[in-house]
Amino acid sequence: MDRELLLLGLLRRHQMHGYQLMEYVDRTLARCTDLKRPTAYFLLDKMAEAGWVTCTQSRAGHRPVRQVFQLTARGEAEFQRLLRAGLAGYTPARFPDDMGLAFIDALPPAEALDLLEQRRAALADALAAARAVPPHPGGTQLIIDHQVRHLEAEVEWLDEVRSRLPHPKRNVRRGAESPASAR
Amino acid sequence: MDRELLLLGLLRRHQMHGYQLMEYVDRTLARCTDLKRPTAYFLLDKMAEAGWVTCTQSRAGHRPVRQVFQLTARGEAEFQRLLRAGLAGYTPARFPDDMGLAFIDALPPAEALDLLEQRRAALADALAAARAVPPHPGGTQLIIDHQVRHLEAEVEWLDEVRSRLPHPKRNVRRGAESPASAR
DNA sequence: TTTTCCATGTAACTCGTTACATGATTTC
DNA sequence: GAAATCATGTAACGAGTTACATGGAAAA
Repeated sequence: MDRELLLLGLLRRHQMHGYQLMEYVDRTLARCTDLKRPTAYFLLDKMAEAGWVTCTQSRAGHRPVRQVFQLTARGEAEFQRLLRAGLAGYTPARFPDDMGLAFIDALPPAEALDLLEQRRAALADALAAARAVPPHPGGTQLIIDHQVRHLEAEVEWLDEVRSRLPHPKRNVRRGAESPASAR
Repeated sequence: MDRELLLLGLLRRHQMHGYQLMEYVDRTLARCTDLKRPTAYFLLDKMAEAGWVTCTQSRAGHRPVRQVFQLTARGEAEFQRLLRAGLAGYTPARFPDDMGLAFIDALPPAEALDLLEQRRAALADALAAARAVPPHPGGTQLIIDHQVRHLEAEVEWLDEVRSRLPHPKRNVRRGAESPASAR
């Protein structure tokens, strides 16, 4: 649904051929979507069949023939419909990586902390990358900002999780066989 | 991957048959996963083939025959592997509903605000529901808490988005034909 | 006696991905 | 002459969902 919206939204600005669309997406929207090339071609065909776009061949110079897609009136209507539905709706987010948390007590606390530290590092990298993204035009910036906000919240939360976990004894030497502890 | 981890983790506690597993998941883990029944049966078969669990038939009273699954040593090893990978890793989250934001300027500001208000309401409902969940045992509570945290961040962010949007003129009467405005 | 619960499965389908295939044309 | 770019497609697969099918037993 969001992929259709994306394609319709781009075609609304100007007509484009598939390759051109994907180039734009890969260049400037990589952080906003993960649309792949074959998926785009497939969706464009589907949308053409549905009458949301028209497809005309064109050849510029001696380059390969291009399938140029142009929005139709029905496509514009569909765009409006999808846009409204997308803005008003809310699809609950799932975090598959969280499943491990349900069983975290199966690990010794020291190791659990270590693993979460690794996750935190990956998260921090992603956050730094998101913050470093150059400014985007129009509403696209909102998506980037959302990601930054989300990642900030994730880091905060992870830190809380780690602080909530049982503390391993400070004098346990990790990685070496430790002598029998008090417990 | 997270579904396998879930099933292995549950079977690690005690052996169970499929129906029993799904009942438990539906009853007490509905907010932590969206595992469906046919998926569970499929995965259990796959895991049995892979040697992670053994499957034995059993009949209690005159009830239908049950396929009881029990964790093997290899299953335990796989559980450990998945658990570590799940805890250390981080899979970037996507928010498909955000696509609409990229094209929000295609709508009159008043309507955009209205749609986001609807989204906010849905979000607030989800947050209230997540907060009302009764306490869960062990690590499962972490997943619930994560959801609460996430939803709180979402609400905050949505409020910021709305405040950033261009303000519609206050004296525009929405829904009625308005007389020519200053612009 | 009709409905609900127990307990399993399967078939068809959707969505998306990976990987493969083609062929001309600039650029190095 | 080799490599990258332009531009399209298709085949095979994987994960997951929906919907359908079965059939006995307990509860209403």
